Amino acid sequence: MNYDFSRVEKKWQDKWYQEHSFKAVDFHPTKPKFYVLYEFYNISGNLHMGHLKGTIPADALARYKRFCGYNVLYPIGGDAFGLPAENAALKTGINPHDFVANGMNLAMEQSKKFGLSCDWERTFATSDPDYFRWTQWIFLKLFEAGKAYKKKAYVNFCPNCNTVLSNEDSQNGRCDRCNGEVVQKERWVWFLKMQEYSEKLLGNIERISMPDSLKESQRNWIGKSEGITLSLDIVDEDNNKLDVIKIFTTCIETVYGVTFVVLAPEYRLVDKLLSHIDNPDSVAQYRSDTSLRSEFDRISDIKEKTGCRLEGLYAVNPMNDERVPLFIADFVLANYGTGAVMAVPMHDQRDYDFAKTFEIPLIQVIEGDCNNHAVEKSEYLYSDALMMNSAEFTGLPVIEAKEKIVAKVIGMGVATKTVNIKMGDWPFNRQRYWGEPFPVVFCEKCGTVGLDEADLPLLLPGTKDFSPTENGDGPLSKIESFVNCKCPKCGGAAKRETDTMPNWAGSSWYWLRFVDPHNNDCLADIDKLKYWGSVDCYTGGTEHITRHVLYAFFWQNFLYEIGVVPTRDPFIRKMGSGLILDDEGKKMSKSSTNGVSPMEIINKYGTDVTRLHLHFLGGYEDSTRWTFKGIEGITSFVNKVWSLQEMVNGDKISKQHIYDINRLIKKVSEDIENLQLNTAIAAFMSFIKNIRVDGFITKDELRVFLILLNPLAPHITSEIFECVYNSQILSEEWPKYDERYIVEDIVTVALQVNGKLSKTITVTRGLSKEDLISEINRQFPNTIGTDVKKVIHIMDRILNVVK
RNA sequence: GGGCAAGUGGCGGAAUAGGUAUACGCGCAGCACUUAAAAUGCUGUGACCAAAAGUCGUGCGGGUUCGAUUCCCGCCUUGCCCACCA
Repeated sequence: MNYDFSRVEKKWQDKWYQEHSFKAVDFHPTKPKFYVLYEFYNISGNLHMGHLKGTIPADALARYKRFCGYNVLYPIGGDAFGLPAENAALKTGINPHDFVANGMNLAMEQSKKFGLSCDWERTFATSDPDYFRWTQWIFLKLFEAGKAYKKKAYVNFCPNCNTVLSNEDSQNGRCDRCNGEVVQKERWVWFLKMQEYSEKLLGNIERISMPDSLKESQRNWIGKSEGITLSLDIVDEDNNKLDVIKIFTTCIETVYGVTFVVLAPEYRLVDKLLSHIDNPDSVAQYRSDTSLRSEFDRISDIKEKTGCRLEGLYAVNPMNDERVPLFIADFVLANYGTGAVMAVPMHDQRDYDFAKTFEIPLIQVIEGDCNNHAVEKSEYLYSDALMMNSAEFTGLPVIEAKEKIVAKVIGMGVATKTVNIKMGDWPFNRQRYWGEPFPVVFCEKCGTVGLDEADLPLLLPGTKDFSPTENGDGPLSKIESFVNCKCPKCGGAAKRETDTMPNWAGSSWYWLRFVDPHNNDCLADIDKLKYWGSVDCYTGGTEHITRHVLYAFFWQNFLYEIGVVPTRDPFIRKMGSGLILDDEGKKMSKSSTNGVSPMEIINKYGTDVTRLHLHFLGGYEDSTRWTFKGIEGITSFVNKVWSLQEMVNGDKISKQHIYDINRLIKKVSEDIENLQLNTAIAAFMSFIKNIRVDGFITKDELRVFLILLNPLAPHITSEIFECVYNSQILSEEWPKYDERYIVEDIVTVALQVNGKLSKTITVTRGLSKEDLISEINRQFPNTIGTDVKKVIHIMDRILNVVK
């Protein structure tokens, strides 16, 4: 008889839910804690394959740890603010509240059908007022601490939709919604002072166990680079000094090759010196052109450098008092470094391209082949190239010259050593409806004022109009009753902020709330936070992971500093789940048509088979191509597991059985710890094969087998356990293995000649080199021979004869 | 352009403090059970060769080593992330 999944799986899912089988107990008196977290669902409708691939290994780990005696916290929730709900509202008019309520119900319903062992009583969505009240509270604290500020900045703007877009919404310079061109527009933007946390974030990266690739991309995102800030005088045609500018460079060794200086178009000094510039009209024109220029143009025309000379002005190279022309150009970014660069066309490809366009002279200062291109840092820095055209440094090796030039510029008082951080402050507002309203008002008398904590949460007002205004303000700005309010400080008339927080806000602290989700007095009780501590294992997809984790570090550090959480590290171990791909190796996503629905597969094959098959397809961190190929093998395995009940037989027990079961315990334990579930399943298959050859399994062995398999296939194992032992598998303990029984008495040793396999020989374990050789000579008389130069012996593995 | 990861049978994938490459599964072939098929079970299955023996085999080219999928150097390809970052 085969395993009837439709009867069995529903029964156990209902039972687990009704009996709160996986409730996490705060302050458990005896058990140590273990916190497993799968990143919460982005609520948009049905769950997809990526969710299943990401969450079932976390579930396996949670179930395993419970057997091992841990008090496990394994919660799930919904990231519910943001685009899916807002877009649905714009498209179909459905109210975002309803959209999210439906989405959450669906997600939780389907999670139960995945067989997840979550503590369902801790579930929430980020758009629940009970939750976002504390998101607003955190913002308020950031604001009070001076770490949230508003300033004018350029943002991506779609003139077609009148909407400000995030970088993700404007891939390749195209608007996500209408596919129109995106331009740059200046707006007031809320920023969080994330840059000043760079060193702390780098500390988190050091301490937390994460894949190297993730650590590296986080370090790149922060972009710490060490260099020199150099001051240059700005002079007019008659060498009158008008001002000083600062440039940042990591290549001070090329300073004698400077032939021009470039400022970002937005550089403020330009306004100040406008009266000294001979071509103010062209300058103004260029500045207005670049602001309208789409991001796509800027990126796609990397070779085509544009710019505008500031005629009549020069920068002076302090090393040799040479004066060089001054430009503004949009390849220089206003928000990196000082917004100004010294240009060395022979040693920087961008400067080279620019110099060619504007016919600026080139000076080579470091040896190297420079036929039609620049000799860049990557080519010369670790070579033996010598300096040239560089005054007293000419002829020195680059590394040595660099040190001496640094010493010289610092000695001259025109430069300082500088650490530069690429990561800017975090732009923190969106012109959308479906997000957390900012808990601040603008008062003519008092300026920007935070709400009283007691007035949180500040709820979203009801509306049916979710579109932005003509000038790109968010939908909230149209709701008079929301906008007009009283200043909490002076009681006078004030206006509310009408932007809302970004999607990232709610996801930057949610693991803290799972610890104490219903607390009305604070974001989470400090003692509960101390008890549950950092997340022991945080799993999730790799999409947006770099920034999500950095934002998480940032908030956790801040909350630590104001004393509301006990540690700077939100996680102990972070793992990234690989992508789920379709048959052609393309990413499976909800938006495209190649998606396979997990519920479809579960309905057809059952949850346990689906889980096992997905585990078996590949490792947790590898991308997995979804295929039905091979699912028959898993189905057949599951049916063999089911029929083990009929093979239970008394107490006959062999040495081989003891070896097999002990080895299985070891293998499965290690594999679950490392989330290497494909090889665990292979071990189960081999074990069951041996059992079937013998034709029986003892009751004790079956008990062990079922407990080991339960984290991967929870339903079938629970059912068999109940049938055979008339008790509940969940109250069992994880079996222990004994190293002594894993050692085999008989080993197969490879006999190699000159490193190539010649024969294998089966001998007793622990045979010495001499005994092994005489055994070989007995069994295979002519193999070793007499012309032997050397014999290499690795006990119980290899005997290599070198001739 | 930069960073990171990965390239192993017909397919998904095992095996790396260097030590019998291809575990486990799919597929395929043969056999058994069937009137037959399905299901199930057993056997075989890297390539070349009728077979044995042998040779070749972990993206390509070198190197270190008694021995390299694993370590080093140089390429190629694919995927992901970032990208005019000075």
